Amino acid sequence: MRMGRPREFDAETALDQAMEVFWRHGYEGATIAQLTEAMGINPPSLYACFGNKEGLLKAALDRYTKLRNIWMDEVVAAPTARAVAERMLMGIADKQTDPANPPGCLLVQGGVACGTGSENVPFELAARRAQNEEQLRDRFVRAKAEGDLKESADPAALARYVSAVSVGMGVMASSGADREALRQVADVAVQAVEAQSTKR
Amino acid sequence: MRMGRPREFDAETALDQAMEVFWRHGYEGATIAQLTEAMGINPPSLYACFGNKEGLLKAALDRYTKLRNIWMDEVVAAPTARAVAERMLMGIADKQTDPANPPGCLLVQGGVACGTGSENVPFELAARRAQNEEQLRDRFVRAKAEGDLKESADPAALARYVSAVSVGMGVMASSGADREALRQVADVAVQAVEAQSTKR
DNA sequence: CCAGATATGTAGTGTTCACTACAGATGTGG
DNA sequence: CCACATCTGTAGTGAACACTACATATCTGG
Repeated sequence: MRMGRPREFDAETALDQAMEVFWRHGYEGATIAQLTEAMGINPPSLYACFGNKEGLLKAALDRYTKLRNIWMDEVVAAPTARAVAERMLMGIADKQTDPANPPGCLLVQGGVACGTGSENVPFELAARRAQNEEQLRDRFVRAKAEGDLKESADPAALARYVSAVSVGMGVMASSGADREALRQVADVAVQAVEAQSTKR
Repeated sequence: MRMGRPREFDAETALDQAMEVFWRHGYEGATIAQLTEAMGINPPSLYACFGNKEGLLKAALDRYTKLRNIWMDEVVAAPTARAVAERMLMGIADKQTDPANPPGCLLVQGGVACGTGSENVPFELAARRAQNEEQLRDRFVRAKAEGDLKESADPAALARYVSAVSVGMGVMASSGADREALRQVADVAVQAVEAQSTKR
């Protein structure tokens, strides 16, 4: 098999730069010119490697969720439902205000509403948020089986709740809320999970 | 004073139509063509009346928040902090899944991240969300003064929390969550407020 | 009924967008 | 060293965008 000229840029490094542009400006707000400049490549290289703008977004989302899933594995490793919620939401407060990244969460900032022709994008983001929620739900199902959550507790509702709070915190972060403000939200939010927990 | 030819469309009716387009597609995703068609007018009428696209958005936001504030007044009229939170979040669950409107909340769907040249839009939305949060905070301050909330409770944090949950619910609604799913989230969320309340 | 003022519809304007044709560069297999 | 495959940079492409010039229509004040 003939190989041809090898690619001169690293795809993952380039994706990290593209991720940041989508994160800051959203899918529709990000232009190919901004993306190629951030990635340090020219348009033909982008299209050869990722197909089109939406393909680039998906690749960036894949990378984002891959990194995030590693962290989520640590989150659900916490010993109790309450500890899972706390670790998750406090971590979110830190991550979404980390100056190394744009504020907020790519899975929201990417675009919750898009124009004609990009209707797919919000679905794509929602699907990845749903993955997170499922992971939480599975963890809360286990927590209930372990007697960690009350008999009356609904693991799916709890997971949806924690997911909703984290999304809300992300929007707040993107509009200027600082780490401390988000941690206060997380602190209150955890108490709802605690209310569903068996006493310790 | 000379009056000239009178306007042939009703500005508020037209705004309602524009609001829906922004709500469904976001600021950047909404095109002037879609807006004018929905409003039943031609571009020159739009620009004469609202200045430009961003002016139209602001006018639509004004109308949106005006209607919403009427509802918020009812919310904060609830007798206790817990009742306020419940009335607010349960109402949000209903409103954000009302088939009469696009799903979710205009103050989020409008655009949490925008491209170069529209950086103002996310700020504009955030400012109006902040108004809501302030109203909640004032109510919770009163609740604490009335002995309805514990001495350890932080009214500002509680308000930020309720605001975050409602934003999170909005994003969920926009990605397909139904009324019942949102009411479950609201139900869990209220328990955190309850945990900050004095016993009854 | 006339003069001035404002609104409307048609038909554009220049700009920016996502995307690509093409030619030259750089690799591999024989 | 050659045939071929793939990548890269330059320089565009048509389409869609927000916005507007202009002629016409419809009002008010006098």
